Amino acid sequence: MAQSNPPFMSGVPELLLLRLLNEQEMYGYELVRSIRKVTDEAISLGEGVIYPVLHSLERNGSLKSKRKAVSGRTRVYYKLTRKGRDRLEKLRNDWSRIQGGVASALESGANA
Amino acid sequence: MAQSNPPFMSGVPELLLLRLLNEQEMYGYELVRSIRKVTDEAISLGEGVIYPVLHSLERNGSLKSKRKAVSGRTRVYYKLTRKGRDRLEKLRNDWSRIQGGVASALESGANA
DNA sequence: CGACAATACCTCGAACTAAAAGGTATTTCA
DNA sequence: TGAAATACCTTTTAGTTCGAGGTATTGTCG
Repeated sequence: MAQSNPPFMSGVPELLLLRLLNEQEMYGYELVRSIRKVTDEAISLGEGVIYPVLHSLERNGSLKSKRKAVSGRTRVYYKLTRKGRDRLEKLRNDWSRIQGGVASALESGANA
Repeated sequence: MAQSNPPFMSGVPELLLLRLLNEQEMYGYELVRSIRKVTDEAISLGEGVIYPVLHSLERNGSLKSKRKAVSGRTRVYYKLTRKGRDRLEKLRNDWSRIQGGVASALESGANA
């Protein structure tokens, strides 16, 4: 019945989002620019990635949102829930694990 | 016309394979176990991942294969071509870039 | 004032990866 | 003899991410 686990490398956008929102509440458009900035331009996620992840995170209870009107424009601010903090912790560990695995694979042996 | 770049986090299986085959030629079944080992069990890729990647790598000229019969069983040994070494270098850089980006995102700010 | 860039939200479709499960055949070993 | 290990492979499914588009408002510059 071929039920698949999520690809082992995935969840980095989610991790970054949660990481930033754990520090302070932000809105989608802001997060797009923020991610580029805090990753030193190494990672650039478009709105087509950010918004869907934000919505799915809210649906599963990791985020709570609050609309705010700022000078005519509507912003949707997100903040972490308890569940979101747990999720962040889990993703952080997953990442550190695979990061370590790759590092160890790349370092081992003689690097000619 | 929505032509997508590969997902920015992908290519790790490929990276690991190339890394190992750069050190010495190996066959598919061997690589499955080897990856588990050199990543300290952090990453475990099944045959359903390994073989297709191997084939696609060979198709695009990054690998060359050679069948060898060992005590009745047929093994297909792979080794890197010049193009494969270039590809390895590229993937290594990509990885280091995004790895650094994530690290910098996770470290920044006050970790309460 | 008129136009264009920037802000801010959103969704849909395509592309791609990787996962799992299954399939074949041989050999080793209890 | 019969199960487990070796060794190859493919197909189906699931999941993520990507790009491109679409709406509406505000700010800016000529």
